[in-house]
Amino acid sequence: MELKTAVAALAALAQETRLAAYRLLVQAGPAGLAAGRIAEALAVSPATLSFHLKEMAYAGLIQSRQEGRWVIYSAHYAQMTALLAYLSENCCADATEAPACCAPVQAATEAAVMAPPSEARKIHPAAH
Amino acid sequence: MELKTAVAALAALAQETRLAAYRLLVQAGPAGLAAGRIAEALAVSPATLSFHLKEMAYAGLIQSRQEGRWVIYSAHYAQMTALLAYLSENCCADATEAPACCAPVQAATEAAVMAPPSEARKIHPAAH
DNA sequence: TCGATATTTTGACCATTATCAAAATATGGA
DNA sequence: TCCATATTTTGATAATGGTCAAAATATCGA
Repeated sequence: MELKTAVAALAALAQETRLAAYRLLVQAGPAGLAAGRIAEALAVSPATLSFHLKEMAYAGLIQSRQEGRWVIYSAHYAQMTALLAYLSENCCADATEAPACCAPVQAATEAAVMAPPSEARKIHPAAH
Repeated sequence: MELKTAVAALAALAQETRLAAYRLLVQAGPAGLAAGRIAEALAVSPATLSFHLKEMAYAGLIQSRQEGRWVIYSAHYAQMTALLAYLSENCCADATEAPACCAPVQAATEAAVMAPPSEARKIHPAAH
């Protein structure tokens, strides 16, 4: 993952409504949730939520599919695991003593990179 | 971790200079780096970097200590592991079928929460 | 104490972001 | 086709964020 990609993903999560929506989707699993149900659960206007969902989709954290007259959003787990790996990359590489400083972070990273490769994402190809 | 705390931590990382500085500190380990060395490595003005370091310290992601005439910054790993755990909390709780959808995220979380408890942080108690 | 180095703070400026109201688009059913 | 429901887009506005120059603070060594 590149610096700018990681910044985009972090920025997409760094807002209360968006983080709450993302967590809702993480908990909902692959089945996902319709946009309207998320707006309802979070008590935000559909227009505002749509703005936020678009932002997260653009950052690759969630994806959408049309299902009848609903648009279903779901978490894109691979992007999150890639972000986790990036955040702890080369942890303590420059430490003089061999430290246990970030053992948990390392363990998390190793678990994350075991994730099976995901199919190519083609979400919101339009420019921001 | 609470929603607002997580948003603050994510926002603290959602900026190119800050994320680059944070990664530098993660790689430097507990020994840390002087503010000036970070500014030098990233080619940003000391004043601007100071602004960014303060932001990350306030979010609990890094800590500082005075050492002679230098201020040494280092990563606060516990905050990051707490953030990782929060982001994958209750993953797929609502999925109808038992899915392997976020197994890697779950593994990462479990590794993260094994982190030893850190001493109480008292960084930059002043208001933002 | 004085000067040099290291870092932080302040104030100003410009760019980006979040929200809302209203209009536009898309889908399904009568 | 027409209407009702679901979602997105647009345009405006207020708030927040990032950078810079200059001044302020802190520490060390002479």
